[in-house]
Formats: sequence, structure tokens, C-alpha cells
Amino acid sequence: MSTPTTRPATLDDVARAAGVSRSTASRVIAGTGFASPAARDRVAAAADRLGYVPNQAARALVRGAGVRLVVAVSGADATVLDDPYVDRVVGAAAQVCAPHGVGVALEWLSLRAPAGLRRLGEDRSVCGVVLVNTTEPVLAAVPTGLRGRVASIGIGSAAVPSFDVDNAAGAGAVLRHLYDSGRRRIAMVTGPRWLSCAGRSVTAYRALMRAADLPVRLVAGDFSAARGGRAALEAVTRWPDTDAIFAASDATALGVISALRGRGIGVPGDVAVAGFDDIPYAAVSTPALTTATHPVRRIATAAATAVLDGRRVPPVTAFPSTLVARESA
Amino acid sequence: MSTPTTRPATLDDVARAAGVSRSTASRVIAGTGFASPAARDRVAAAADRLGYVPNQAARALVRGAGVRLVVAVSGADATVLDDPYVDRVVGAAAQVCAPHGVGVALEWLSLRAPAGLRRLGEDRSVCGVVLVNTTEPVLAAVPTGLRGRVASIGIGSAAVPSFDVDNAAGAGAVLRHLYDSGRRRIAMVTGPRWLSCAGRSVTAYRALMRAADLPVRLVAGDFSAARGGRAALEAVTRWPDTDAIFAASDATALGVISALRGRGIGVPGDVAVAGFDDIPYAAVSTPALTTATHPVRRIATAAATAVLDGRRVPPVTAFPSTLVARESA
DNA sequence: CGCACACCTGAGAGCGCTACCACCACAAGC
DNA sequence: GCTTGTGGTGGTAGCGCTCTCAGGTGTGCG
Repeated sequence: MSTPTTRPATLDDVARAAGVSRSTASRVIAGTGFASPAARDRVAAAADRLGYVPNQAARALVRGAGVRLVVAVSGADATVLDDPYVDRVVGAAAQVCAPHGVGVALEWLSLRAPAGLRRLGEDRSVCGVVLVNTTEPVLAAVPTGLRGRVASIGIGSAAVPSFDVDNAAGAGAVLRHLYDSGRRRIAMVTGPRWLSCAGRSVTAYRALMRAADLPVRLVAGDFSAARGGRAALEAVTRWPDTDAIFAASDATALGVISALRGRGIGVPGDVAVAGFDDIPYAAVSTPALTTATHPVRRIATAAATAVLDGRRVPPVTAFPSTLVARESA
Repeated sequence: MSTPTTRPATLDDVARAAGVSRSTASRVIAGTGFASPAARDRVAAAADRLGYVPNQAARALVRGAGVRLVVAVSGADATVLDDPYVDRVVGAAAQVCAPHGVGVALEWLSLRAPAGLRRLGEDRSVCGVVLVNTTEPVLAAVPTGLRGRVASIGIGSAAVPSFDVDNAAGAGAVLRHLYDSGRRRIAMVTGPRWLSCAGRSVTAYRALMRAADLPVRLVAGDFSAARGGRAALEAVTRWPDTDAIFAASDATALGVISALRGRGIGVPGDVAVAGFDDIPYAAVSTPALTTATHPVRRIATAAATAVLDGRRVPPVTAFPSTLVARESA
């Protein structure tokens, strides 16, 4: 028993079966140009009967379109690719791309980057690039060949539309909540220093603290739980009267809570803790985490859609972020 | 200022620049067949100088290879695609595929499935399929055209190699830990009933309970935190003397803890809770979650690699799972 | 009746690449 | 001398599709 494996039908097969030319079949399948209702029906029926599926590779080749959308993540080393945040971006992008016959690839972009980006620009099978964790040097290195086919999640530039949550609004909502519940010695565990978009919530924190004539207490984090825990201990050691900690991410906040607990500090009794992201586990942590929403999926979907469309789309740098008040603050 | 946008170099450009024929250039770039060292050098230099990147679409077309790996997730509806677990699989797959010039697409497979799978088999631009959350009916519907290009994360079949964590070992390790710490009324919150691979840990639970002459107390969950919480309350209501709950996933366990706390039940004081997965947040939950590891990334990497290789690879249905004893049990 | 102007169709070129085959030069063997 | 390699090379046929362009076949109008 060999494998006759009736090879998948091609457009020619469909055309032959429908009794029309390849051109007509193509027009019907692609939905471009004219075709009589009769021809349309016959082709559709034949395609259905033969289980015809267009070959995206061939289509892309002739249209010069590209079959891959690359999610390019900047970072010190390739381990950034294992991040749950990156996974979510890739998942959302893959979902957006699937109906277009486009696949998603995940690549690491060295922080200095230029070479990697240039290669992506030269690669005709790449239909677009979504930048994650971008920095200014990376943005500056975006080749002109990528114009209109690139979007950034985080900071952007004149040539690169960016999509991001309204960091200032989210941070503001959380900090106001902290203030309203009587907290006055509010420390912040930041995101990684080299990441500009993470700086936006820091800026908002600074501004609000100054406006309220409150002390600015910054400790450096990197969005991770482990680092967040260490940063929290650093904060309460340096400023023992700290009564609230605002973490730049929920993972950080969870690490903060865990570390404070280890030190015998009650949350929210002694120190209130709030995060930023509203990850699924925030609702079921102990205590349930107060945070601000960060619609990662929607942002990634918008970015991928923008890249796929190819048209110049307006960036959206302020996806709304709303306070989710729970127990931890 | 128009857009001269010197179009990306093609193999012809490289060949011309190197003073060889397209065939020779192709041989050097693809690394197949003969080529003199001199020619090799000249072509490599020219390719480098021109920033040449092979067009995967063209390559795939002529080789009949496919440019997309599809992660197909079964479930009641398309919302399963938003799951963090799926995101991790897609992220890992995208990382594996990137060097091969292959992109990852994410699709939902209705639980009855056949049509969707047949289409994937007919699609020449699909190089392979990774099944997630597979059920027997879906497995049975895998078309012969997909033979050797499909792998499953979870259950498998004669035609579909499967990759999964050693559910029995993980569950066993957790349950033994519970037993060793004196727990005897151990309830289990299961995964979704329709998912066979989730049944494996249930089977292990049943066997161990029977062997130790302990009562079997099962409540249905679906891996989610919310449902886990409800299931936990159901369990302690039906069996008030329950002193431990084994949840089929960490998300479930977190939901369980949260719900018990809401009911004033102490963890681990009154009821010990253990999960399965060892997600990043397990280490920083309160109390820190006792669980068994589930190397999702490694499993997904193996599955994607198997599909990409195309060769008949031995399935690995028992990725080791080890106990991570923390505070919750 | 003839001409314009729809609408529709098929032939054919070619996207960038690989793979097959024919070819060349040269060395070794009957 | 002729065959038989052997390592290197170029010509060229497509992979499956889209798209332009040159034709058709009708209808409406002067």
C-alpha cells in the first residue's frame, strides 16, 4: 500500500473542474475583478468539492507580499523571549495573522540592534515587524524598507507608529487610590531602566508626588517578581516609614508582597501594595491585588493589525487603563 | 523625493555580482551540491555586501515545503485561544520556527473538528500542525495528508506522536507529599472533563486514593481560577472534613486558595492546597504554592521541532515532573 | 446599421527560487 | 585512442499563483 496521497488541489485543478480558465478561477477565489455569477458558482462549487486551499507561499511570491510577521523583542539577551508578556503578544499576533495566511516568528533583537533590523527589512518573506520593548537606538535603526510595515508596542517615532497603554493614566489612577486611602509615603518599584516606555509611569509617579508635596522614593526593578521582592526590601530598609509600594507590573507587585510577608510586614495593614497590568492571577492572589488594567492582547492585536494593513494608521499610545481596586491597597 | 527604495537583492543580483550563474549562487547559499572554494567565497562576499536574504516564500514554493506551522487548539469555543497556556505554546513554537523561516499561526479547532483539520491538510503553505487540547475525535479526524507533519501536546495516537508531562508522576508526587504531611481527606479539582490528557492525573489520583484506602472526592474544574474557586467551595460543603485539595492546575489552585480564604478557611492550616504546573506566580503567591513542575515550553519546543523535522520522531509522553514543596501544603 | 461602451474571459508572462540535466575540463584506466 | 569517471558549472523548466492585456459577447444609442 503506497501513498497515492492525492496531492492537494491547485488552482488549475479547480479551473479544469469548473470548466473555466485559470485566470477566471483566480479572480473568483481572490475575489478581484469581474466574473459572471454562473462562473462564480461553478468555481466555488469546484473549489469546495476539491477541498481547494490557496497556497499562500505562491500567492505571496507573485504579489511580493510576505508570509511572516516578525515579533522582534529587544533585550539584553535572548531570555527575554521566554517572558509571559512576550508570549501574550505573540499569541495575539498569531491569532490576528492566521486568517491572512500569515505566520508569526519570534526573534530577539540585540539592544544595539541595527544588523538584525536591516536583515528583516531585506527579507521579502517578512510582511512586517512588531517591535516589543523598543529603545530609541532600535527605533533609529529601522530601515526605510520597513516603512509602513512596522509598529511598536511601547515607544514609537515619526516613522514607527506605537501602541501602548496609557501609562500615565494607569499610574495616576493607582496612585490617587493610594493617596485617597490615606497613604503618604509611597515608594515605587520601576521597570527596567533602559526601557523608555516603562519610564512613563515613573514620570507620572514623580509628577504626582511632587504635586502632592510627597517624597519621591524610587527603587529599580525589571518587571520580574524576584527582582521586585528585592527592591521592596531595599525600599523598606532605606525608608522604614514607607506605607505603600506601587509596582510597575503585577509580577513585581506579587514579588513585593511575597518579600514583605517574608519580612513580617503586613499587606495592606503595614504597607499597601498596588501593581499594574491586571494579570489573571491578580484577582486570586492573597491579598487580592489592587492594580490598573493593561490590555496587552488588545494592544498587540492593534499593532499586528496595523502592520498587516500596511496602510499608514494612526498610532494609539493611550489604550485606556482603569483602576481595579481590590484588597492589597 | 520619491521612494527609490533599492528593492531587496535577489539571488540573480548576487549571482551577477559574484560573476557566477544563478545555479551556483543557489548552491552556495543553500549549501547543497558542489561549489569550488573560490566560487563559494565570491558568492558569500556578494551576498553579504548586498545584504541578501533568501525569500522563504519562493523557496517554499519550489520545494513544496510550507511556510506556516499551525497551532490548532481544540475547545468549546474560540476563547480558548486567549489562554496563557496556549500563549506559551505559541511563543515557544514561534521561537523554534524563526530560524527556519517558518511562521506560526494560531487557530481554533471545533471539538468535532474534521473540516478544519482537513483544510489544514490540503493547505500546501502549512508545513505542519501542533495540536493542543486534543480529543480522540479530533485525533481520528487527522487526514493522512498530515502524516508525519503533526504532533500533539497531550494525548496522541498511532499516527500522531504526542508530547506531554508525566501527569501520573506529577500528581503522584504531589499526593504523596500531601499524604506524608498527614492529610487523609484529599479532594481533587479536575481539569475539563472532555480533555483526555487532564484525565490522566485524575486516574493517578483515583489509583493512589484506592491504594491508600482513602476516599475519592472529585469535583469538576476547567483549569481556570474562577471555576477552581467554585469547585473548592463545593468540595468543602459536600465533605466538610476535607483537609487537602489537589488542583489540576496552578491557576485552579490559586482560585481554590482565594475562595477558601473568602470562606474563612486557612491554608494550609485548615486545608492544604497543591497545584500542578509551577507557573512563575506560584513562587510568590500567599501562601507560596506547593506544586509539581510542568515544562510547557520544553514540551512545546519538542512538539514544534518534531513537526518541523518531519521525520518520524519518537513521542515523549512523560516529560519529568518534580515536586516543588512550598508553603501551601 | 454601426459604433461606443459596458461586462466578461483566456492566454501568457513572470514572481524568486531550486532541482534536474547537460556540459566542460581534466585525470585516470582499458 | 577511447571510454569512464569526477568535480565544477550553467541552462532551463517549472513550483502555484496573480495580473496585465488582448480579445470576445452582449446591450444601448446616435
